[in-house]
Amino acid sequence: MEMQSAAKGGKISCSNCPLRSNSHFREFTPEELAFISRFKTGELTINQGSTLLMEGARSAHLYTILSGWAFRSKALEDGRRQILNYALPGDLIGLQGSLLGEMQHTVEALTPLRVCVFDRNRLGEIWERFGSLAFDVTWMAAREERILDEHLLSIGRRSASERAAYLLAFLQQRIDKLQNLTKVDRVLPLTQAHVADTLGLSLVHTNKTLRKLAQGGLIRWLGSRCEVLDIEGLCKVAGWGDTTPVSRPFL
Amino acid sequence: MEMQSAAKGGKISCSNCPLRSNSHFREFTPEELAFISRFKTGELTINQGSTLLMEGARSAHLYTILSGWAFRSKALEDGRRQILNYALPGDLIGLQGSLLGEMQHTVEALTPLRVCVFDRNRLGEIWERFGSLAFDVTWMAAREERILDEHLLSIGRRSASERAAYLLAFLQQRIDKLQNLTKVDRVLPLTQAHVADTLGLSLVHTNKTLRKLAQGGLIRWLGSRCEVLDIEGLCKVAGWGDTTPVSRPFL
DNA sequence: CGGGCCCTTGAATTCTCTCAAACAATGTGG
DNA sequence: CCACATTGTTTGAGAGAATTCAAGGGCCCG
Repeated sequence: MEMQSAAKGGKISCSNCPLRSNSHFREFTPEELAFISRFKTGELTINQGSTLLMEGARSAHLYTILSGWAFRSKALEDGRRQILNYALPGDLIGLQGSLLGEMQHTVEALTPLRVCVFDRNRLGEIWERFGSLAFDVTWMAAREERILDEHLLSIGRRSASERAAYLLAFLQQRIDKLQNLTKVDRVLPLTQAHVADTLGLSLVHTNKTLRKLAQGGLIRWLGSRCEVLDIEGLCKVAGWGDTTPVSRPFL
Repeated sequence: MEMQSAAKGGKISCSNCPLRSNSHFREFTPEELAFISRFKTGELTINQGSTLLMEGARSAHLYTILSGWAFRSKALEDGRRQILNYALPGDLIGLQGSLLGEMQHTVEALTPLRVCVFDRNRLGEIWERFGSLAFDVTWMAAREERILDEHLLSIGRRSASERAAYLLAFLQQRIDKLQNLTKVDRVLPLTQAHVADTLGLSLVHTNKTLRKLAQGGLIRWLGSRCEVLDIEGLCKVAGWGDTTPVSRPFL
């Protein structure tokens, strides 16, 4: 567990939020933007590998990712770990803990991370005073649920190769939707250990599986990063097609 | 796919809702009850084995379970099926489809089912006009997400015996919380095929795994139903402890 | 140069799956 | 009432998948 580097930046108005330039995020009214701006308490930069939220803790904050990748995970007592999902720019982090009490998963920075900070205590104001944004929060929770449904199907019923292909296609497709944002690298910032913990496979077997995908010309492994060469090929191997809606909200 | 038996019952006021007698559900104000009552369009009885909502469909309704069990599942094209979660009295069904568009999972009645029907078109009124209930909906989505997190950890990282023990303990604990409701049987209405599709295991191996749990005196298998004899023993095998909040909302 | 992190590989073991068969309980039509 | 089909459970055996153990290589950084 490393320390959180707390380089607090200036409080930029949400109307200038860099995420708004991406076509996959929905448009907001001036009133909505004003409300979110008041709700925002600051920004934060987190080191790669740092833990943003910890299993068992009660955080006073929740976050929206401005740039970088994070992941959510849970662990058993003996150390076995499962990565549940990844969080990319525009994703809300810590909602579950804010609503239900204590965090039951850990959130860690996969790359250097820039996040927007919100105050947990004031979260309720959204439902009291701004229905359209409260709807967005519910929408995002439902979206996460849908993603988890897909992961569950994948881990429960797909073979190792299918699982790996699904995961990489899924992540690549998420990147692609953020393409016109600055500083979004078209490469997946993963180690094979991350892939293994996401797929529910051992590191050794994950390595052999990824190797096969690489030999098939579908991906290229670059050491702590993965380049997807043929996302359609991956989808075909996995038997998966993307169904994500085009327009989405964020906070 | 059987036909839905559509025995429509009278529109009972929510203030008399049988679920309210259970201590694990939160109290509602008269205003909240009045609002939900207007939102409710009727009740429905569904046969065991019938499909309530289908993958790929756009349903005009969503439901709250009044009595009985259902389950959510997804399938691959070749028929491999994964059960994602179970729905018990008080659980909201079809929210994901209502918010995100088309259903991406199937909901099937595991027992004869009695549900309360809501209209998808009017769902938005909750966020526009009744913040406290909108919060409840978000809360329920977050709860489902948390449950899926746990299942994902289980399928990804637990052994067959641990997985089975976790599942049965999890379901038993959910029943236990509904105990003072009428007509809630203290037995899990599952076939071994359901267990297999939930755990991501084959039927044969599931059978052998359950057999071991039965030999250990933890459960008794009764044919399409399972009696949990020692829930604490199951938790111990699974390395799991229940952490669900005491008070919860519903619609 | 040493240490740490990440990837790779082979071999033996363990787990899980598929195939095949059979039994019990239930319900149905003749 | 019996013959028959269906569903759910059980068991054994062989094949296949994934794990663990063990070891080595490449690379970067202090």
